[in-house]
Amino acid sequence: MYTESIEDYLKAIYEIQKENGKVSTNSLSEMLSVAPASATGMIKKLSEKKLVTHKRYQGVKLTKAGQKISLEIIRHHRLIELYLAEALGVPWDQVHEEAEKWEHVLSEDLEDRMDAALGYPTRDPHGSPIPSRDGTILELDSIPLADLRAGQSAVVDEVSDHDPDLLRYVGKMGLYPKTKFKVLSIEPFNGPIKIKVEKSEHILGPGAAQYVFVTDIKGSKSEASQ
Amino acid sequence: MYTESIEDYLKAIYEIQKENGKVSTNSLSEMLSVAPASATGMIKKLSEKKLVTHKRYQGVKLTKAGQKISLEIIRHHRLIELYLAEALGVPWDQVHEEAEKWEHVLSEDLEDRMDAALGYPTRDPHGSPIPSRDGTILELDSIPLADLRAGQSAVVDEVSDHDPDLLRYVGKMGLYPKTKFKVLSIEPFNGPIKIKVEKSEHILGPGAAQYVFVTDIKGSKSEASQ
DNA sequence: AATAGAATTTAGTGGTATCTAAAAATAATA
DNA sequence: TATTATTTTTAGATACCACTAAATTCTATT
Ligand SMILES: [Mn+2]
Ligand SMILES: [Mn+2]
Ligand SMILES: [Mn+2]
Ligand SMILES: [Mn+2]
Repeated sequence: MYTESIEDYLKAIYEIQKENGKVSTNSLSEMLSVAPASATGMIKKLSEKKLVTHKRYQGVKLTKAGQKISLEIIRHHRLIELYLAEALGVPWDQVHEEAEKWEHVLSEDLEDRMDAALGYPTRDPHGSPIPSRDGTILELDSIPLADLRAGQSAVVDEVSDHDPDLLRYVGKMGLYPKTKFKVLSIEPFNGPIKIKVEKSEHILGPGAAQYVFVTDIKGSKSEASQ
Repeated sequence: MYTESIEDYLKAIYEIQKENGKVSTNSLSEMLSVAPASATGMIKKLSEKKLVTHKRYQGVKLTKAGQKISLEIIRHHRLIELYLAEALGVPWDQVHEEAEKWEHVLSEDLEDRMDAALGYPTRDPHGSPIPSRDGTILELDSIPLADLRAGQSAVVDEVSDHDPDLLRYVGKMGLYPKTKFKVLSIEPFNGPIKIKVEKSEHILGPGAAQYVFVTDIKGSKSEASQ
């Protein structure tokens, strides 16, 4: 249908749009590791195909059609990630790379079969919601672990999946989605965070704590929850 | 490593080489549904990369390096076909198309995991041998069902997997690999063939019988076996 | 308001892979 | 052998997607 490049751009636009609101040429070129001029060229093409709207020098926004395709590819991606983890035991830091390629050549029939084999799941191995076939997606309201305060406990909701090193680091202390933990202490000025998972204690760097999103916060009020 | 196009050409060259011996520009262009000029262009590129040897107007032949890659992709293809059939219940007439795309983006790690999950299989759903990781492959000596004579019984060894219609047709009468059957009658001049599979009788057209390969022939001597 | 810096776009190029049309080489036939 | 037919190659064009270098536009600062 569409080229792999087009699909990757649409996916990137969706993700930047959700994270930053505005989608600039530079942010796209950075996320996809291409030169800014390449992003401009593709933006022009996407715009002609009515997949995005674009005002010169003003960034880009997905149209309904563009978002539909974007969510379709994200669905592929996340179903694949979960399938690889569940059915073939691929570790959670490796599923992303594999899915990044496979997502573009997955048939609708196989998509459905994997969906059924997994019992119609709603989350991928990193906790990210899996879009439905008709293009709707759950919006998460979880907050970075880094914004918690000492004494609070919470449940891991989602972990950013773009850096395998982060996933291995976070996985070593058992911080998988749905895992409950407690913040024992948190040093000011973005200091290290001491947490307790199950029976064991871990120290978590602030750089990592920014990419672990949590929900179900219990205990004293968090400053970031408002 | 190599482009999808290069991999598809190498795979096609391997298959034509096995079937016809000589690999002409036209046979390649036909198998890959491209113009003869396109095949000539790719042959030039493959030749420069030392993946094939080529004498102008004389056809093409895989080098050791070319065959290695070719068998690597065929291994991907057949492992994928079997995995889809076994693990996800994809019917045998659909696995080929899915594998045709996926084979190019399968990682070595996932290849190994699928291999292990399947118990290190040696045949794909159509009976074709799966090349080993180091690039060796079993040579089959089965003959077309069409060459059998009345009264003989045999076992299906391999069915050509390029035409989904043929696979559905053949599948309807249960002629899957390893299935034993008996030839009840065979009309001369490429006439229809009456066979018995399990307890039921079927009529098989000669066009199809040419693409079903059999082994383990019992009964009166077949004219094609010498 | 003028200027400096950053972001974005334009212009021109290269690699890959395809195509059509025409030329060249080989093979088949009269 | 000469002619015709088939096969293969060459020539030239298009589409896609990336790049660098330079020009343009926007933004922030003085
Ligand atoms: Mn991708
Ligand atoms: Mn993920
Ligand atoms: Mn292929
Ligand atoms: Mn097969």
